This record gives sequence, C-alpha cells and structure tokens, in this order.
Amino acid sequence: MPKKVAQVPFIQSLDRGLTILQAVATSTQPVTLGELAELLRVDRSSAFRLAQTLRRRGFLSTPAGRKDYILGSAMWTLSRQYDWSNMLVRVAHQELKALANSLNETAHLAIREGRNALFIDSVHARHVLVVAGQTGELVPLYATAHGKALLADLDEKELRTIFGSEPLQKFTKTTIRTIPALVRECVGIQERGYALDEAEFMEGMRCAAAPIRLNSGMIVGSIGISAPASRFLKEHYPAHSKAVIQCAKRIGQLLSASEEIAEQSA
Amino acid sequence: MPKKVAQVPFIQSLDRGLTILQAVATSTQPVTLGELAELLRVDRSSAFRLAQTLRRRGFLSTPAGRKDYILGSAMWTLSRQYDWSNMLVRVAHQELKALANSLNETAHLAIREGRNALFIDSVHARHVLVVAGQTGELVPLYATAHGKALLADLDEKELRTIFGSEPLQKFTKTTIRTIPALVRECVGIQERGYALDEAEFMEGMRCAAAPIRLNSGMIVGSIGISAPASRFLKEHYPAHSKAVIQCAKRIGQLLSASEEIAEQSA
DNA sequence: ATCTGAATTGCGTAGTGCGCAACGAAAAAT
DNA sequence: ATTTTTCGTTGCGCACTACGCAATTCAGAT
Repeated sequence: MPKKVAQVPFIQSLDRGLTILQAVATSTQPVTLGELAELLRVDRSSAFRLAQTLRRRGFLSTPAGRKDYILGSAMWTLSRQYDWSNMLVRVAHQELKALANSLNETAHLAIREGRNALFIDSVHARHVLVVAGQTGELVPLYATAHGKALLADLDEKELRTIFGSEPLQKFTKTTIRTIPALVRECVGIQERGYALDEAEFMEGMRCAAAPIRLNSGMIVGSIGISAPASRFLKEHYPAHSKAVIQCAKRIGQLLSASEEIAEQSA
Repeated sequence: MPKKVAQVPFIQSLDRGLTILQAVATSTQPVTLGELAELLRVDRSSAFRLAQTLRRRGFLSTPAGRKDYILGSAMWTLSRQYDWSNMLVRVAHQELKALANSLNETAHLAIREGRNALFIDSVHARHVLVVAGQTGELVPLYATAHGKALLADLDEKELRTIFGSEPLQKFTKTTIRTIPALVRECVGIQERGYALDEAEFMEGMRCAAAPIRLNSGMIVGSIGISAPASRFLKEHYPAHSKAVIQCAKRIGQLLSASEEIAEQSA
C-alpha cells in the first residue's frame, strides 16, 4: 500500500505563498508577476495578492521603480538573527552516526568559520584509540581534510583573501604551505569529490572528508572520518572516501528537499 | 490626511503563516502550537494546519520527538543560496545619501568580510578632495572606523580567533597593534555608539562610523563618513558622530520593520 | 490506572480567496 | 506619433477554502 500522505489539509494560499518565496529565492533574476502566476497556475490577480501580502510583510521587495520581485529584508533579518548552529547537526546527525558505525571510525561534521574549520558534531567509534577533534574545536582550513573540503570551490584569489600573503604555518612535514599548492589541492578535491589529510595537521593521523553541497552546489559544511594512520590504511581510501562522499550527498539532499522527508525517528 | 494604506486585500492565511515564521525565528526557544494559536488569536486547529503546511515545505521543523516548532532547513537553504550582497545597499542607500548630503562629506557603507571590512556602497560629497575607499575595497578591520564598528560586540576571545596571535600590521603611527588595545576600543565603541579612525589606516584621513544593528542587537554592517583631517576637524566630532549614529539607527529600523514601510521612491 | 493538558481529526458553515473581466499604464510594434 | 499588445492592478460575486467547534487521541504527570 502506498504510504498515506498527509491527511492534514494544506493551507492552500500559505502553500502558494511559500512557493513564491522559494521561486524568488532560487532565481538569480527578479521575478515578474506573470512568471509567478504561471508557476502557480493561478490567475494573475491571485498571484498579485499573494505577492503583495509577502511584500507588506517585508518578505518580498521590489527594486526601486521596478515591478518585479526580489527577496525582502525580512527574510534577511530572520535568517541573520536565527541561531543556525544546530541546523546542520540536526539534519546530519543520523547520517553521521550511520557513517561512523558502518566504517567503525570516528566521524566529524564541520563548517567553515573564518580561517578555520569548526567541528560541530562528532560520533565516536568503539575503539581504544580515539581521534582528537572534539565538537567545538577549531582547526586550520588548509591543513585538514575537512578544511580543504570546505575550501574546494574557492579560487586562488579567494584563498588569498582568506589566508593573506604570509606563508602558511607548518604543523607536520606534509602540511601544505603555499597558496598555489592549495589551489591544486582544491582542484583535485572538486574532481574527486573528497579531500584527504595525510597527517598534514597532526602526526600519525589520517582523515577523509567530503563537502556537503546544496542543490545549488554551494558548500555548506563537510563530513568526514578520522583515524590513526595505523588503522586508516591506504587500501581503505577507495571504500572510505566513497562512503564519505555518499554520506555528504545524502545530507545535501536532506537539506534541499522541501517536502515529505521521512520522519521515522522513533 | 493619513496616507491610504493597502487596499489590496491581505491573504489572511498566508499572512498568518508569515507571522508564525517570524515568531519562530525570533524566539530563542522552540515554539509550541498553543503559543502560536494564542499569538494569532485563532483556534488551535487552525494554527496546527498552518504550522503543518509550513513544516511540509521545510520552513518549520520539529526537534526529534518533540511537538514544538523550530525553523526548518528550507529557511536555511534559501537564505544561504540567495545573493544578499545588494540587500543592505538597497535598504540603506537613501539614508547613505542623506547622510553624505547633510554633512557634505563622503559616506560609506561597509560589512564584515573575514578579517576585512568591505565597502559595499558610497556616496561622494561635492569636494575637490575626495577620500579613497571605493565600493568593493577591502580594508583591515582593526585599523578603520568601519572595521572597528563592525567588531564592537566581540570579546577578546573572538577577536583573537579572527586575528590570530601575530602582531597587527602597522599602517600609520596611530594604528592599533595589540588585541588588548582593540578590546578596549571595542568597549568604548559600544558605550559611545560610534567608532573613530584617527588616521589609523591612512595618514591625514579621519573617519567616524557606527554599527548598524538589527532589533536583536546583532551588528550587520556599518555606516560612516570619511574626510581629510584638514576638513574633518575635532570640533566636528560631536555633530558628525551623532549624525552617523542616527543614520545607523534608521537603517536598523528599516531592516527590522516588517510592515508598511513607505515606498516613496520617486 | 487516572487525570490533565496538549496535539490531532472530523465536519458544517461563514467568510476568504479565487477567477473573471474591466481598467490603466507602460512597452512593443507599426 | 499612433496603434497594438502586454502586464500590472482593481472590483465583484460565487465557490470552495479554511475556520471554529467539538470530539478524539496522545503524552506526561500524579
């Protein structure tokens, strides 16, 4: 039997309003009334009234003089004020746990914070020897798999803006120390879909991480596994990196999915 | 006569849905259905159906197992994807122009970008000698009035996270070069409401800037005026700083205001 | 187990929001 | 410049949405 979807009635006009919001937010261009009407399959007048309601609330706005719609300051204000620190953790935690269990190694979730990667969640494996990197810890972007995954889409100019012109601090003998090398690394990560840390930050420690991307491609975080090099062997790379990539992909889909995400949490 | 407000009919349920969104976004705690019903002055069942519609779209979410609502990933995704670079400029430009005209000096609008302040808009005064600092330019946070205004709320720990432990680069003989000095400066800015740049970045140049705050107090940008020290005299400080502070305040209100913002742009 | 407070569902009706059509203004075409 | 077309905006009345009421279920506390 097909699972029963949503007996709770939709509030039609609210639903339509949200559709408008998403349409405007994902469009790079201002959106005209006609386009909205067509999108919703409703009369222009209906689209107009919906859009006006959104506009009065500040969720939409019209560029000076123009008639077409862009997002308004209310959206901006709301998203700025809100504490999003748990969002990724909430959405990703299940997946993180699954990853850690399937490989039986410690899995981390990280975001970019200035020049550092910030670990915002972790699931430890059952091992005597557990890796460092507790939740809340900051580590250099250029010297860790998580950090490099977060940087993957940046070009040389953007990297220089972040790191300035001073040489990068050396942590181990494999630490990347120049921007050009980092640029090459980033290109590689884009191609492969994952980043490796071969004891670049901490001796004897390996890590594989993949960027978490929204539908738009934007990188919003990274997920990865870390382990002592004695346990995380080179022959594990293919399997581990594949698992990490798929995990990142699933999280990205969870974030971008708008409807009917399963809520089997019990 | 009071200007006629909005003949265009509200879409009631959309309006209510947006109210819910704002309520949830501005609350630090998860919001229960009962609270929403009370807020909207509607029956619980109505609030329920609205909330469910928002939840299906991913705009709201319920923490594992709980029944109360928090913002969902759709909000997060939307606001991440959207290009907000023009938002502040759009909202603030009129005020920026007014400021520049009233003092007849160049006014700038800046935001924080990593370790730098980024000028995102400017209005030049009619003077032979105009200040540098074009739109798009990056300047150090610790050495400019705009930068310091943007840092005003940070404490020592946060400042160190941004600037690291290396001594700060010296630009002029008045440049702040230590974190403790910067901390003191920030405290002063919080108290006074504005920041000064006494030729700390560029010789012979003065600047006064104030942080732009949302209702929540969060700093989202800075506005200020710059001029050669020969024209921007010490006796101008009181008047200029007051003008800058009030301008910043007005912009903050524009950003936080949700309804009926005047649209007299002609 | 019982009780209490909440969330959730069903249902009939009031009222909202819809489409239609007309108007006005601005853009496109001639 | 004039006509034509397109798009945004407003008025109106019917239809159906979404509301409140009340009954039901669920969860937690006693």
